[in-house]
Amino acid sequence: MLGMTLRVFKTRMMTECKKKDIELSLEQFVILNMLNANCDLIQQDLANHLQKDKSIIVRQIDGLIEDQYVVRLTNKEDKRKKNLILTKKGFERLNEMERIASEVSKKLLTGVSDSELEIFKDVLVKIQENGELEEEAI
Amino acid sequence: MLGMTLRVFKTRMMTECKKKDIELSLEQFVILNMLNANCDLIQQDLANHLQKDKSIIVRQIDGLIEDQYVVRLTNKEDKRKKNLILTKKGFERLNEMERIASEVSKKLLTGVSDSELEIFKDVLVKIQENGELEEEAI
DNA sequence: ACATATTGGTTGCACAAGTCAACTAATTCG
DNA sequence: CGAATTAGTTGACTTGTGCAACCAATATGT
Repeated sequence: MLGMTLRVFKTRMMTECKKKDIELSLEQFVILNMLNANCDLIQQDLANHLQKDKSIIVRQIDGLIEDQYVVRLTNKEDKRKKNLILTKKGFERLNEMERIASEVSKKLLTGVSDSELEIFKDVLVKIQENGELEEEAI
Repeated sequence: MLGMTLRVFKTRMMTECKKKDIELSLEQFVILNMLNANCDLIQQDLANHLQKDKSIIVRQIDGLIEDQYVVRLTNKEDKRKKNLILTKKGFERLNEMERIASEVSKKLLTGVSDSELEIFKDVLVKIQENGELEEEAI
């Protein structure tokens, strides 16, 4: 059920994006969101938060840089780290995507009350937390 | 959030399956489930229900046949259609997977009450229904 | 302080999943 | 009958992902 629901949201989002000639993937949208919320994030942080291999992050960021949504700069204090900074273009694209995302969400959540939505989100968070606890146990 | 939660469930499931040398993908598990619930399903039905291209279904079924979990038979009334029948081996594997899935679900849902889980499932269903309604409108 | 371990990033390889288009065979419909 | 539709199959291609090897920079232990 989770998979089908995610697919519904994903395809609806992507068709809306194609209409407006936006070529970003959902994952890249998520990354832009995180970079906007916290500009100190490095690639390893993104990999940890998104629970993906760091190589995937590298390539998705490569794509974002190619489209000039993001700049990659070596951290001055620790030259291993790379800081990721949203460009103006990236910020505008993010706002566009957020508008589309909230429209799509509103449509897909018709008939769902605020309290139900809150519980829904709580359960999603709890599942993720339980998953992380399990990981540590291993 | 949906994506991250699905990933948590998927990876947890797959690591549990690897422990027991089960090589089935989650999608193949879902297909086995559907075939078990309704033995009249043809490949096109699976594609419609899972909202995937029929070519994906063909290949996933090919894999299931290779592992002797399923048999593909031409329908006698309509020779275009192929009936998909679970073998004994497939049925046993399905039961194994279901046991693993319910264990993983139980662990990931600790701290979630029955009523919260009900609402959670309701919202997932509603999102899917809203998605289908939108599609028809197009 | 120096050797070793760890961390962050990058690249190559491999594989599964998904999309798209073309094609065959069987059936339906005008 | 002939055209359109349906079910299935195949091939080429893209994307997402995971794994392993590797380099450079930093941290750690004795």
